[in-house]
Amino acid sequence: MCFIRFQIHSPKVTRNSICEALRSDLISGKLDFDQPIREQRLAERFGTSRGPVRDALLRLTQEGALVYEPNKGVRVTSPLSDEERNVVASMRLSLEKHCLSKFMKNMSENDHRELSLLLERLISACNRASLPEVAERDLALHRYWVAQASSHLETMWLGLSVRMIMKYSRLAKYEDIASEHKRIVEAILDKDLDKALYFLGENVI
Amino acid sequence: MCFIRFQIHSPKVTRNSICEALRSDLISGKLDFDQPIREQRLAERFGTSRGPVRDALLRLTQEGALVYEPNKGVRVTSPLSDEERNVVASMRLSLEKHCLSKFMKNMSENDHRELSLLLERLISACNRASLPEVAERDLALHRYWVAQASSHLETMWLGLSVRMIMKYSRLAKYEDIASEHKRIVEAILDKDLDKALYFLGENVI
DNA sequence: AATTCATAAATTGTTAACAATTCTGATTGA
DNA sequence: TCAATCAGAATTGTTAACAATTTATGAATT
Repeated sequence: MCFIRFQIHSPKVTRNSICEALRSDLISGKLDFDQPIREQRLAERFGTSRGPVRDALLRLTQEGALVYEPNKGVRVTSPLSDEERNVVASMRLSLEKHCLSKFMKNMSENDHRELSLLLERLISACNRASLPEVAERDLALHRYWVAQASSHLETMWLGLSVRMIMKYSRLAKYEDIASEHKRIVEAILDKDLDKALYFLGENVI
Repeated sequence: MCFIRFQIHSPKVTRNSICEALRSDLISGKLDFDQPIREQRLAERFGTSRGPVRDALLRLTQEGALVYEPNKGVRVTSPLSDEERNVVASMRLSLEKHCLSKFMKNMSENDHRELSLLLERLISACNRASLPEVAERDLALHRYWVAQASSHLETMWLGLSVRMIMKYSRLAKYEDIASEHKRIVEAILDKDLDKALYFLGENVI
C-alpha cells in the first residue's frame, strides 16, 4: 500500500528518526564526552529546521545521554562512575529478567525468527569488529524482548542501557559479546527460562 | 480551578518551570488517565507560545508520565499494571538505597536542617489531608537524598518515581505516610544506616 | 604582558505564521 | 436506519524570523 511506497521514496525525517540517529552515534562512541552539540549543524545534516532537532536533543537529554545547560545547549554526558554503573547495571538486570520471563511465556514463531535474525546481525558485526554496529545491535537484541514484554518498561530500559553502553562500548571484546549472546538466544529458543536468565545475568554486568 | 501564576512572582517562565508545574499536576492526580493534553491551552495558561510547552510535554513523555502519538499529541499515561509496578518499585528501592547510603556518608549540618524542613512540610500536608501536596512533598523528600548523592541518578529516579506515585497517590493513607517518613528521617539524622535502609524498604513498595 | 572593556559573532530561546493531519458533524444515498 | 463522504474546525508539525544570551575578538589601558 501507500505506506510502503511512502517509506521507499521519501523517508520522512521526524524528530524520532533524528533521535535514533543521534543515539546511534552516542552509543557507538562517535562523539567525545563533554563535546558540545550544535543545533544548526544537526539541522543542516538532517535537512530540517532547528525545531525537530531541539526535540531530539531534549529527548536524549532526558535519557541521560546528553546534558543540558540553560542558554548553552547540550553536550555529551560524562561517563558514569564505576559505583553508579554498578547500580544501574543491577537495575537494568532485574528489569530485563522480568521482561525476558514474561516474553518467553508467550513467544510466537515470528519471535523465533526475529531473535535469530537479530543475533545473526550482532554476530556478523562482531566478526567485522565494527564497534558502532556491535554496540547498536547488542542493544537492539536486548530491546526486542523488553519491548515485547511491556512498552511501559521499554522507555525506562532505554535510559538505563544507553548510559551503560556509552561507557562499555569503549572497551569491548567482540568474541565475548558474540558467544555470550549466542548462549542467551539459544536458551530462549529452547524455552529454558532458568538458563536464559542465568546467561543474561552473566552478560549484563 | 486555581493554578499558580508564575509570571507574577518570577518573571521568567522557562520550559523547566512549565514541566515542574505539569508534573505536579500529574503526580497529584489532577488529571485523569488517558486524558489528552492540548498545547494551545497550556500555552495560554503559562502565557507563552506553544514552543516551550511542547518542550515540557516531550520531557514528561520521556519520563513516562505522558504518552505521545504522532499527529495526535500527548495524553496522560495509563497506570502501570501491578506486575510492572512491582518491578519498578524494586528498581527504585535499590537505586534509592544506594543513594541514601552515599548521602549519609557525608552529611552536613545543612542537610540536617533541609531534611527536617522537608519532613515537616510533608507531615503538615498529611495533617491537612491535602493529596496534591502530600504526593509532591513525599517525592521532594526522597528526591533530596537522591539528588545529593548523584545528579546522574536523579534523572533515572525521577522517571521511576513519577510513574509509581501517579498510581499510588490515588489510594494513599495520610497517617501511614507521615509516620513512615518520620521513622526514616529520624534514622538518617541518628546516622543509623541499617535502620534507615530498613524503613526505606518498608516505605517504597 | 596582562587586564579590562566594548563590540561583533555565534548560539540558544521564543514567537507567530503557515502546512499537514486528525477530528467532528452534517449531508447524502442506498 | 446506517454507512460513506465531504467540508470545516481543531490540533499538531514545521519553518523562518527575531530576541536574548553567551562566547570570541581585539583594541585600549595599566
